[in-house]
Amino acid sequence: MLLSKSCVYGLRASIYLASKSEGEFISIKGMSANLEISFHFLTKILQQLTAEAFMESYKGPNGGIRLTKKGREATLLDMVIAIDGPELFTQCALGLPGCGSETPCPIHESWVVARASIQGMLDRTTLDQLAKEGKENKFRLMAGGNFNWN
Amino acid sequence: MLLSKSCVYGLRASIYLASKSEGEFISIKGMSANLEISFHFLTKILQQLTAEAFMESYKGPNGGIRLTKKGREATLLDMVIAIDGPELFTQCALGLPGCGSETPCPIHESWVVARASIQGMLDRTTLDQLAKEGKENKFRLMAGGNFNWN
DNA sequence: TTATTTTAAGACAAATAACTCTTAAATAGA
DNA sequence: TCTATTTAAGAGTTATTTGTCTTAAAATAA
Repeated sequence: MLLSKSCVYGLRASIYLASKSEGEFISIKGMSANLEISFHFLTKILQQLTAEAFMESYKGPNGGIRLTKKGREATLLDMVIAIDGPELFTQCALGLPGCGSETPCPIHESWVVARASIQGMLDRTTLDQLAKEGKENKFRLMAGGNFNWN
Repeated sequence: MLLSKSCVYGLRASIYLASKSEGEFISIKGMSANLEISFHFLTKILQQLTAEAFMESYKGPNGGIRLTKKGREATLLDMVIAIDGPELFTQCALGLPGCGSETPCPIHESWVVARASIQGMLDRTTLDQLAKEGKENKFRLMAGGNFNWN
C-alpha cells in the first residue's frame, strides 16, 4: 500500500475542507459521516494536522475545523509527509540503510526515477486545486458514488 | 512504505539466488545469514515463492533452494505481485472502491500515470539482469556494505 | 449557572504485519 | 539403521496499525 489509511483519510478530509467556503468551521461529525470515516479516528488524524498548522479548530456549538492559509496552499506531498513521514521519498526501495548513489542497491537508480514521478505528481497538486476540480467534475470522494459536493 | 518487509526480503533473496550458478541449491540458513534476514521468516517467504514455482527446494544435507527457469526469467513486478498481491497496481490511491476512469477520485488520472512509472520500472527488470549488474558493480544487498557476491 | 455541543486526549481493543519457536518430513551419509 | 542436516508446516509471540470508547475541556445559549 502506497499510503497508510490514516494518510488516505487525512487527504480525503483535507480535500473536503478545501471544497468548503473559506473560513467556515466544518463539524468533524458531519464530515466523518459524509466521507464514511470513523469519527474518532478521523478526529485524531485532524488533530495531528491541526498541530502542524494545516488546520485550526474551534470547540463548542457550531464549532468544527477548517483549513488555515498554510493548509489551503499545501500540496498533497506536504500532507502525505505530515501524516506518513518522509520515508517513502527518502528510503531505499529494498529497505537498505546506507543505500545511496555512492553505494547503491541493485535497483537504486531506477527507484530514484520512479519515486520522483510520484513525488512530483504529489507536489504539483494543491488542495485548493483538487477541491475546485472535484467540485466542477463531481469527482469521487467516498466509496459509494453519492457524495455531495455542496 | 511501498513494499512490505516480506516483499523486500523476498526480492533480496531472489536477487541473491539469481547471482549463484544455475542449478545449485543454496542453503536458506547461509543465505539468511549473508542477507541478515531472520532464518524462519525468510523460509516462509521462500516457501510461498516455491509454491508459485519461482523456486524449488531440496531437503536434507546439502539441500537448499534455487530459482526455477520461471524464477530466473521473472521480473521484479512478478515477484512483487506474488508476495504483496496486485493491489498496488490496481487500487485507487485514496482507497476508494469504484474509482476508475468513469467515476474517478480527484487524483485518479495523475496516480494512473505515476503508478505506471513504478510498474514499468519493475516490469523492465529481470532477476537475472539485476544479479549480473549487482555482481559486476558490487551493488549493496545488505545493510552493512560487506556483502560477498561470490 | 446549567445543559448542550463540540473538539482534545488518552486508554483500550481488534486486526494485521512481522517475527520466533517447535515439531515433522525428507534426504544423505556413516 | 541411525544420526545429522535441511526444508515444511504451523502454532505462538510481539509490534504496529487501525479503530473504539470514555472522560475532559472549551464554548454557546437558555
